[in-house]
Amino acid sequence: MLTKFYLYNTLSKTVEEFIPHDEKEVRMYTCGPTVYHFAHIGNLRSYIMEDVLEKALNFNGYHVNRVMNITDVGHLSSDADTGEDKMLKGAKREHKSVMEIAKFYTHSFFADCEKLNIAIPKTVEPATNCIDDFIKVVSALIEKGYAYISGENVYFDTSKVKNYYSLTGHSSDDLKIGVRDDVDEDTNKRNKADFVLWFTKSKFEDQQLKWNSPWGVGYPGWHIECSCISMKHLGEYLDIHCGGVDNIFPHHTNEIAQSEAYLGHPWCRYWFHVQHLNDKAGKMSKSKGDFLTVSLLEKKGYNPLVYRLFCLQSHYRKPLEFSYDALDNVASQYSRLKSRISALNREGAVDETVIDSYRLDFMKALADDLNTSMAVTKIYDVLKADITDAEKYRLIEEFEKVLSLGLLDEETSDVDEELESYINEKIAERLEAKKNRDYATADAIRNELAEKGIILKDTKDGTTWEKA
RNA sequence: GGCGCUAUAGCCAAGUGGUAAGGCAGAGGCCUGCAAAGCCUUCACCCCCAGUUCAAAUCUGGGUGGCGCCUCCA
Repeated sequence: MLTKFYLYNTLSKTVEEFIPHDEKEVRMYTCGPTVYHFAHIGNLRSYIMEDVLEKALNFNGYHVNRVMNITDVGHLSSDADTGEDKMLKGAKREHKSVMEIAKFYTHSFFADCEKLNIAIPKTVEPATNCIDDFIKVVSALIEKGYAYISGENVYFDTSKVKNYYSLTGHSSDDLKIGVRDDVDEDTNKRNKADFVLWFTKSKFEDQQLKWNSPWGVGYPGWHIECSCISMKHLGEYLDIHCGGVDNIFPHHTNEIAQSEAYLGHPWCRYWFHVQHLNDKAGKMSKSKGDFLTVSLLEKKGYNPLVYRLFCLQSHYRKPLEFSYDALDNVASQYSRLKSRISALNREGAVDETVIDSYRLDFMKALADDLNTSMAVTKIYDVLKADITDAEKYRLIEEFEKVLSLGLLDEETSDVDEELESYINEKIAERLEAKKNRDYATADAIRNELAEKGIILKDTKDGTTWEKA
């Protein structure tokens, strides 16, 4: 390991030294998307920060084994018996089948990840692949007395577990029923916090996905899928479980309850939660306000990686307010940073001790509860440092393993050869005009090219150009 | 009402006891025929009130504001 790694743990509400269950391997689970609609950039903030966490752990010398689920069934808009299945809702909206919807939006989610340089975990498991696993765990929970059947559904009995509220700091008395107007109480429950493990009661005549189970034909509840998929691939001891803060209650709280009831011992040691992206009105969500997607940003002319930089310059535990003004700031920063880096001379001597020292410095920023803003600043420290260009370039290559900002990518020019030779011709013409002090002609040429989207830059070494 | 996060320049933001990183924007300068780009310089009484301390943005107590969760959400 390069250095000790510190992370805030929602379970203890403090920053702790991170020590995985097995020395070298880190088992990490991420709550994946419910694929009923496009991901908005607020959703993607979490995945960006989780991506950085995974890469930072790798950079520090761990081997990270990471698993993500895809929720393609069972995520109701409420746990009460009145909630609507999100997937079904999406299917109705678009007059498609649930499986078509799932396929389409899973695909679109991965496409967004690719644009944002978010590495997709090696194991990605759709919930509908694991029905047998869910049934196995639910059966065991009934046998052990942690679950009961009521109104033809299977419920988890939260009164049977100690410290049900350990993740939230709530007490049972705090929990209000019906704080939200649109939620009705489910009268089948023994305790107000109980939740459904398996539905059989047909809530919707047209529910498309159903499976046989010991309790009748039905489908799984939302919370059980993450526990089962995690245990299936990562075993009985999980190191880090990630997600957005809104998952702390009830989703992650319920995962802890059912997993530990099933396993009979503590399950996940560290809980990593990313704060929300807000706009002026508050939390960004699919049900209110602007629905900002990666493709919308692209349409407006932003490189998606500018949004990644925007996220990295903040801290994952701070609410981040989105505005186009703020994004514009970062866009200028991004292009200046890239041009400074592309100007570096990559050939030359590299002193490995210099590399090691800056690498460690960079890693320490990340190991300090993922201080990504500081990690970005390390790029500037390197650029200003009294070291060779080749060393600077090497270091930025290293930093990019974690930051993944595309800082080393060459601009792919979509200018064809014909236009290129035309531009070079015009530049030569303009140079000639300048020599003759015919500035009217020189400026006319510059303006003509500008109209074509070609910006000329006069430098000491001559005139260069780039696409606007 | 309960629980959690948070409050630093025009904007984003780092900083957990020793006198305020970095970025964007702005201002001045260099360069330029002029621009643009680039380079250099410059830019903060750290939400309020008490307290602890030789010393507080940083610790303690009390306020105030913003955001979130409390069975849709990442």
